[in-house]
Amino acid sequence: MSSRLDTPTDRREQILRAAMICFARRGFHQASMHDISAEAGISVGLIYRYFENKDAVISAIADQHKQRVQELLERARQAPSLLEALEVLFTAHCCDNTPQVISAFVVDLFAEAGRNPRVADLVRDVTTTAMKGVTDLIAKSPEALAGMQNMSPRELAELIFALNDGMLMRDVLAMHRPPEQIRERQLKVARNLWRLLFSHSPETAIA
Amino acid sequence: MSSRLDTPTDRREQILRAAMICFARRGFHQASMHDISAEAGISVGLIYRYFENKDAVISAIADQHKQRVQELLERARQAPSLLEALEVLFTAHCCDNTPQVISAFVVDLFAEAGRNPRVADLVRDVTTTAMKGVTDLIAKSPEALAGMQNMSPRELAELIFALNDGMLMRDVLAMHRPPEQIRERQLKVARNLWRLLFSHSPETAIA
DNA sequence: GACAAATGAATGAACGTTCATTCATTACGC
DNA sequence: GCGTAATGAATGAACGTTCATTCATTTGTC
Repeated sequence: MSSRLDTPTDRREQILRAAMICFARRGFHQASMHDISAEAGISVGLIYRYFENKDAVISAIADQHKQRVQELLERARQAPSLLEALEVLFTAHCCDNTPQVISAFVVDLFAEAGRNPRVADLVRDVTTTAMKGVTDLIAKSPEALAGMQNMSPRELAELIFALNDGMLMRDVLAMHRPPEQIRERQLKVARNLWRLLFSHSPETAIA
Repeated sequence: MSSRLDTPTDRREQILRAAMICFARRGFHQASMHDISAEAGISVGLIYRYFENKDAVISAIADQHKQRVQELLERARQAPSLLEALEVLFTAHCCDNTPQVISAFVVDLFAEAGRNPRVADLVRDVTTTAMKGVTDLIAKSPEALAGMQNMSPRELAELIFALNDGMLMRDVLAMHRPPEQIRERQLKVARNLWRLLFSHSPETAIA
């Protein structure tokens, strides 16, 4: 019985995928190693062959999140317009392959960052990297240069990120609703922000 | 030796104050009843004279938070201008009598809401009430009526709330920094939002 | 049969919760 | 006022449970 789950790397990812589901469902500290092993369909002990302990699993999950954010940023960078880039950023966490699971996880990640310095460092790292990326995105965008009021790209990026995180937090309260609905609301906010940013110079207004 | 900690009400509040500190420090589920009793300077068993169980303590803390938000809304309502009302809302959680403790707690509260339906209901309740309040605040404000682009008070309130929650999430990453610094950054964002909202109609621009 | 992969019962620490017990305070009979 | 009985706030050791972690054992591969 030699499926594609045989290499150590695949096993690690299988465990991380299960851990992600459990963490999103019950939180970092309420999800037990048994929960994770059951979700992955393996034994408890096997997890300890691939991870030193529970904290290592949490760290690996956080690293995975960092990678995901960087990929997202890359996708946004390749969008044809700033508006579309913003839409990519705002809807990422409600239409990814793993739907609204992500919001719950990210909020939990921030909560954990509030008390676990190692997690805090990683989240800070992700945040500042992403912020720099979006700042560049704005600085290089012709729309922004044309329409923006006396506000630096940096300040605008801060605004966008705060808004995005805030929406994400709100998503947690609506986890029972269908993902498309959440995505729709998310898009509406992104477009409102857009309107706010550029509607005063009618030539650049789009929607 | 009859201090002011003698009445049952005071005891309850003493326990809740300690619980709040422990929850902010370690999170709802990592903070133990022993932690709380030690922080309050009483025995474990005594907590169970005033609260049925740990969940009841969490619920009471959540209720307390609801009250705090309502008081904050009242204070915002009495501000002389919409800008000042916004500033009250945006800086509340970093300059209250209990400083940045609150951000960590609120983020944790949302995280808990993601998996505990009872907490979710309460947080939703607080959120919608506060949102209605701010929507009214905007609808009745002369500045808003004058300057706002084609955006309803409701949509604007949503934007403000998302922004506020997002900033709060970011605060968790800066818990080591002095509160005034956090407050300053918070104010800057509020003023930027303000600028965004109204600077295109120069007569209403203030800052 | 040798080696690594995988198991899951066993371990002990930590947790929420209970409850028999203590003891300062109050109420009462005289 | 004084001695005694009753009270209930407060204690913290003890209980049952859950958890992360370990490791002797089994399974599978070559």
